[in-house]
Amino acid sequence: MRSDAQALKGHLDVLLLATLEDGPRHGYAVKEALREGSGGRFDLPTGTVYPALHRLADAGLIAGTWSVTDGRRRRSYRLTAAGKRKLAGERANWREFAAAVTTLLEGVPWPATS
Amino acid sequence: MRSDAQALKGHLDVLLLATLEDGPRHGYAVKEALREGSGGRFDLPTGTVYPALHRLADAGLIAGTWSVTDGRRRRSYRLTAAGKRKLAGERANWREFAAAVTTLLEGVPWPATS
DNA sequence: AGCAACATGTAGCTATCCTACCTATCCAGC
DNA sequence: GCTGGATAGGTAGGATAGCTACATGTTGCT
Repeated sequence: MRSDAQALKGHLDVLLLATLEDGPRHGYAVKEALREGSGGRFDLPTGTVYPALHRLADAGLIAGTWSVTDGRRRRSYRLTAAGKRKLAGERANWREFAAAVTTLLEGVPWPATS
Repeated sequence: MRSDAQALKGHLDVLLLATLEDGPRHGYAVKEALREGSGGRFDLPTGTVYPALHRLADAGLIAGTWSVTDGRRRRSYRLTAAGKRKLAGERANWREFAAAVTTLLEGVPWPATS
């Protein structure tokens, strides 16, 4: 198994929320946005994406509405107000987390974000 | 539960290996190095640190030797050759992972490492 | 004597990501 | 007309690994 197979643990939610920031997307489109936006690195199986979206919906962070386009049923998700707050918090959290890890690994402070 | 309780999943090993890069340390010292080097963010419970060190030792990435100092028994770990190679690979892997996540979150490419 | 810091460890829980599988539509190629 | 791939949604079960809670013992301060 790839050593980083579980590397997303704890960081998937913020990525999913971020893909919905610039407008609603359905599940498959979220999966594609993640794959393309990461240069193919995050090519997640549907068994990861759909349950995670359900989890976020249950938590009230995203809201889904069914629709039918070209005979294909889709569930479009959009960020809720709580989801937007969560995204902002998790984004800040990622920056701090990444800064801490990078400092420990490189022995130098993180490149300033300013 | 803290939202980032599982955030280390998949990234702990590289941090542990990195703390041993500048010389041998015993388990408790590794734990302290992680806590201090991260500004208190990674204050890991012993139930995380010791099993992880055992895992790395079983994998041949670090080697431990017992000693006694001031009546306290200590197990000092040092990086093996395989551990050094692993650290280099995982360090590169972290940079790529962090770059991919940051790109997705910030909408801009990662600061060049070159 | 009591308590914090030092030092090491294990058993069991839990979160969550992955594997493997299923259904169904649309369209291009044969 | 049929097959296969891309699109679109989903679930069940397994595996990994960090966390909680607990156990043991020493040193040193009050």
